[in-house]
Amino acid sequence: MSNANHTLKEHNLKSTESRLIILDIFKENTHALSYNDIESLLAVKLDRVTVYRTLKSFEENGLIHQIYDGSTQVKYALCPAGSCSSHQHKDSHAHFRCDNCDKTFCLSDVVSPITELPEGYQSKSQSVFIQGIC
Amino acid sequence: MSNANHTLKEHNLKSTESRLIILDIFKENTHALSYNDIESLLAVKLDRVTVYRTLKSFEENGLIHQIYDGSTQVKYALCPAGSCSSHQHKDSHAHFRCDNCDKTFCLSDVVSPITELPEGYQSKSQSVFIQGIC
DNA sequence: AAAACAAATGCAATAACATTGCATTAGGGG
DNA sequence: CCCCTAATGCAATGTTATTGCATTTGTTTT
Repeated sequence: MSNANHTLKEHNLKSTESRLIILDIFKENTHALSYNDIESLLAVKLDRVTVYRTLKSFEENGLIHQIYDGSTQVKYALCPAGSCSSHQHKDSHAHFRCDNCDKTFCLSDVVSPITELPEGYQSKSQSVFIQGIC
Repeated sequence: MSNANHTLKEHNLKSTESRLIILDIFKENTHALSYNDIESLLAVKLDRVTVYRTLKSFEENGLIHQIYDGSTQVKYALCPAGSCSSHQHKDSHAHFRCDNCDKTFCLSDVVSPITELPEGYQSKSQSVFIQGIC
């Protein structure tokens, strides 16, 4: 069984052609991808709906997470291995957007260190977004 | 000259009825507002295009800044007084989204404390997004 | 105070991004 | 290999945002 195949199974996802194709794209592109990015990386045309639904199922099953980097489109990137599941997303690492190469990606080792919030506030998750040059 | 009028002038914005109305809405609502939020807070109907263009001009002139809080719509909030200008936005404070009241707002006093980036990375701006209960 | 100019507005059209319903197809357990 | 369920593709539609252009309004100049 292929690696990608195994990854899907691990996340309780039926292994289908579309999913293998899209997962492959994520594995070959470490930066965050929008729907449009994915579409233009597809060798074979997949229906728009399939792509959107694949992204949704990947996200729900902890394979990818959403990233908001200031563009109007939602972007996705692979979750760090073993960090997320269907039940919980732990994408609290930092995200970095480079002004030069115009790509956004995860800095898995950089986490938000904020502990002091105003009186009465409770934090459930935190994420840092950094803009600069890579 | 009214306060709002003065604020517009300070930011090199012609003082018009629409702008006064929208600025007023921002001053009365401290949380971040999307286009739809604003529309439903309008006592008088303004054209959609006018609202969008007003938001754009406010942003370009340092009066408001965009906030991405995971909803699909872009939201805006007033910039902390005196912090931004036409030339530069300094909205590097934290933003907080409450799971209960479903509102997003600025925590002007909470700033991102990350100093250690991977070798070769330069940070130009940082922002923290926190989700929880307020 | 009026004329003149540039910027802002409103309308109609359209673009860009995303989702839903439903009939058909394909994975994979038995 | 059959059967059932989940995934897919198509068509339609929803939502958010932008553009072009004619008209109006605010401000500067005379």
